[in-house]
Amino acid sequence: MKHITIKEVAEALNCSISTVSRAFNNKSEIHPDTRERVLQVAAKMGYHPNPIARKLTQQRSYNVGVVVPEFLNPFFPEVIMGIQDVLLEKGYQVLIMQSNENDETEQKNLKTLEDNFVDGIILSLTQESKNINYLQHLINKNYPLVLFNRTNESLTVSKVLFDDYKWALFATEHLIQQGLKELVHIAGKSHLTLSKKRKQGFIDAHRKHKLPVDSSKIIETGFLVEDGIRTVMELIDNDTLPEGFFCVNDATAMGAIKALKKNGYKVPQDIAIMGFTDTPVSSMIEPPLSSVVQPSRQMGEVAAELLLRQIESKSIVIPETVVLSGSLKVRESSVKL
Amino acid sequence: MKHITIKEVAEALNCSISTVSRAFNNKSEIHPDTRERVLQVAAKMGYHPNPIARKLTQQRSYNVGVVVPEFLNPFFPEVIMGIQDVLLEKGYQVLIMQSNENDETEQKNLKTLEDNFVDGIILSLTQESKNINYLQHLINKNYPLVLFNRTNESLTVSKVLFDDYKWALFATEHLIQQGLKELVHIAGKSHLTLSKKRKQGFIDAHRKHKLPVDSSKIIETGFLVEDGIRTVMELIDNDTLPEGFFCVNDATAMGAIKALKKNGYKVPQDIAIMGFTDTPVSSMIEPPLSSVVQPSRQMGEVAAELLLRQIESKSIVIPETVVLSGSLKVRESSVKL
DNA sequence: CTGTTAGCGCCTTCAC
DNA sequence: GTGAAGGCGCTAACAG
Repeated sequence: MKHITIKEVAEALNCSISTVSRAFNNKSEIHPDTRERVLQVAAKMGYHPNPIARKLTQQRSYNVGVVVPEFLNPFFPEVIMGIQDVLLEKGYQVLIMQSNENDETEQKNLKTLEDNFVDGIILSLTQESKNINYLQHLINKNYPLVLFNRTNESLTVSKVLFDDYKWALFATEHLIQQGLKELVHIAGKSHLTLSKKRKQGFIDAHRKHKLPVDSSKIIETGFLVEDGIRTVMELIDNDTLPEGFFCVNDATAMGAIKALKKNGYKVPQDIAIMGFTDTPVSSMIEPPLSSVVQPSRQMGEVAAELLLRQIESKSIVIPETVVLSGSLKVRESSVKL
Repeated sequence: MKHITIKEVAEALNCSISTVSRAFNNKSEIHPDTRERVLQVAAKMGYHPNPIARKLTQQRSYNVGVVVPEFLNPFFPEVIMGIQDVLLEKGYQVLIMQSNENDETEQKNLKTLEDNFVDGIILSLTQESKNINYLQHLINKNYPLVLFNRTNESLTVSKVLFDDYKWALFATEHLIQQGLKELVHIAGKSHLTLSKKRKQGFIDAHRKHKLPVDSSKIIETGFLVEDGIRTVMELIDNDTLPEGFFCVNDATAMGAIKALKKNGYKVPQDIAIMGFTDTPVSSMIEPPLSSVVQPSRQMGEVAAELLLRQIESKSIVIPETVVLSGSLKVRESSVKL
């Protein structure tokens, strides 16, 4: 596992290492012929500039950190694919870390990345998101940072968001248009902007259609299948099931469906369900789940581009928020016949 | 974004940089008191050893590459979580790359990792897996390498496998025990050892129960939902549907169910289905999918440990194959009432 | 136990 | 257009 160094190449060519270096860095101060010759010999010897040494001199790691709350839900892997598409292309490496919806792990991940001198970080908050202060400290240091999807409004950084409010409103309206009046929103933790927006969309759809709505119709829970199950179970126990659910994501929606079916309720005949994010399995479950389609991959691409802009700019970059739009995918779970 | 260096800490302490270095490297040749003092001042100054410089001197990157064919299917993310558990603990960083089931991308990924001097690579092959020669070249160079799940028998390297043969046999037997005689195996690409083993398990279960079996009962396809759909559609078109399917993984099983239901067949009443891997959604679909439970996370942990052994050993490590076992999770899709 | 010195592999002035 | 030399931040002998 010995690696060839610039020195060996220089010796083989009987020239100085600077010449070899110049050839590899596309510098103008080198004769095209020698450049050619160097590259040829180097290739034959199997030489690559050692990226670590390069990073040392350039004081740049060419590494970018990505921190997501989890990646069992396919949403995050898809975003990461978008991020990689852009960053690998530009010669960056992507270090992926997952926080397991845990604040401590999140902070440890961020610290690890910082310690490793990553050139920037792309982050989606855990649902607890108690690390606002730590993030503020990164921002104050002018550390390149982009948040996506799960953010917090108190932070002034570049963000890539989905138009949660609008599509939550549309999704709720869709349920209302099915003739349903008694709806419940299975909501996410309210520290997250995303949860607030989706909740507000749910409320405003009611207002728009002159339907009553109050906090009893909004149940805050987590993002997992189990959270959906638990929420519905409690409603069943209290005998307070609504006519339809608008769920903060597909996982809770799937949990809701599972709990309802288990207790003999029919979806959508008895109770209609609307999810959010449209993960690939949405179409596989029974009944196929209606959901809001989110452009996951694009979200990653945009986040990567915003980060690159910060990394590669000499001056301070003004934070920018990009809001992406989606569409409604109506399948069976929300359609009253 | 300026970083504090060892020199500055040394100056602040009015000592030499070696002393600071020693304090941070837990060397014995340092007075406990000075060690303490150094660490304290360093912490106050916010100093961390620059990992890049450290890597340069140690001629080690402390980076490990993980290459998977895809990570939309939750199996791979789970394995990666296991890998990270072990490696992050040991101070390694994990670079994750995905090949999108594409050989060219796979080779590019491997090259990128090699160029970046990762200390070792953990890999699961794409289904085409035409990069055997390239891998052999890595092995010849004695590059630390571990294959998991999707391997190829011609390579002599450390591997972490699942006992595919045994569990395929058990899974098939389970179907046979439901009174089914006409079974079809939706198989994976046969370059992969995994595909061959599962296929052989399917065949031998027939032999064991004195049931006829021939190649017409084995249909080679991919690993995706679409592959399952396509396969079943063709059987429907040819009017050659069996009584049950044993599928190479959950995705194809889900595809099969989808296609069957769409065409008015009832699962398991008309046709029983058995999957493989037991992804979290298996229990969510209708009917809940019977599957073979694979210890995904553990697979990652073991792979990481095998790799560490290679990386941290001075001498050549004899390749080792670890075979993990699983269990059968019988849900509704395979049970004849 | 501590300080000095020589690299690790590369890039980048600065002479020539 | 090319070579020599210094330095990036750190570790690892080698002295003392």
